[in-house]
Amino acid sequence: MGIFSKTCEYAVRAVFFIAQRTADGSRVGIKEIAVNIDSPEHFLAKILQDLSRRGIIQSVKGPNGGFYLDAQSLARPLSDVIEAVDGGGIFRDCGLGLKECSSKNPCPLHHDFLDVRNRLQNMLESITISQFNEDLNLGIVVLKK
Amino acid sequence: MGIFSKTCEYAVRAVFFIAQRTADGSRVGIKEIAVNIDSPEHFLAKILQDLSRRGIIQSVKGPNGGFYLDAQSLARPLSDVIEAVDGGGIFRDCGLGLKECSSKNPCPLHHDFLDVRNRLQNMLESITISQFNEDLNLGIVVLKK
DNA sequence: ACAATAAAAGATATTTATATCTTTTATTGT
DNA sequence: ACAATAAAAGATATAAATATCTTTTATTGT
Ligand code: FES
Ligand code: FES
Repeated sequence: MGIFSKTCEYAVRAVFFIAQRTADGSRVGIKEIAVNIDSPEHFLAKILQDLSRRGIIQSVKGPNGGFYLDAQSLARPLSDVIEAVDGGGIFRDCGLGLKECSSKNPCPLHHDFLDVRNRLQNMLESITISQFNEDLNLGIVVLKK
Repeated sequence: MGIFSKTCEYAVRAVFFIAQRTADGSRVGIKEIAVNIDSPEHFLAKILQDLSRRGIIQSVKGPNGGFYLDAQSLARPLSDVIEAVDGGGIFRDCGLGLKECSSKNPCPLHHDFLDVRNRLQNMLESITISQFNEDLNLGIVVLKK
């Protein structure tokens, strides 16, 4: 596992893809998403169902249905996706696994970890779901391979 | 899971504890380590066996035996423990799970991730296993609860 | 040599994360 | 109403991480 769970990696890649693909108001199906972000289709379906229930993404069933993002969702910080999938532990938990992280009774790495964690959090809170749409269109950044 | 695997968290806490407890040349047994870092004894035993095989820590069997750290081990950077247990993926892998991380074909988060990752790596490479011995003695930092 | 000690190694169990397949429900166009 | 579509939900399956228990091996002091 990397810094995020595999589930969360798929979620973020999918959300970026949906943002790019539906900026024009259309919808995109699970199959197409899975192919384009290189994820197992049925597993991704579960993940997106969950994100949909939580209101992080939108979906409609039936013909011409699929997943999309409304204006509010497009503007969300990426940290909302991370929190929804992995929980906020990555922003709050002790890096050495102590039951609680605090400056009273800190672990040896507390000070340094706090810095790294805060940087990560600031980064993910300042990135929006839609901000890479153009770079994705231009192929400057990619979501697979 | 946090930024490291549970296995790795136990490993780091154990290594810090062994460093502090054996700075005087003595050894410390698995039971005592497990109690003091609040980890499952037998599981930790496996982890330390592995670290011992890899030369990250030292051990002797029999009466008055136990785990300890030689001068070389005491001076190791903490990153060596992380690499031994979790592999170096945390320092190298794409944050979004792409098969390879590179500035050719970067994922959307590549630039920002690189920064966070490098900070983490620099931090772990500049911390030595023994550098918290005194703070641990003084109770300024802790390895459990 | 012997008994005691403590880690190493082996075998197995449990839990969690990841993945797949099937059935159901909502929506759309005819 | 009906047929087609696509997500939602449910039921399993597989793999990996975490955990426990038992047996073996090396070392020490007597
Ligand atoms: S106590 Fe460990 S990171 Fe804060
Ligand atoms: S390609 Fe994703 S972090 Fe480098």
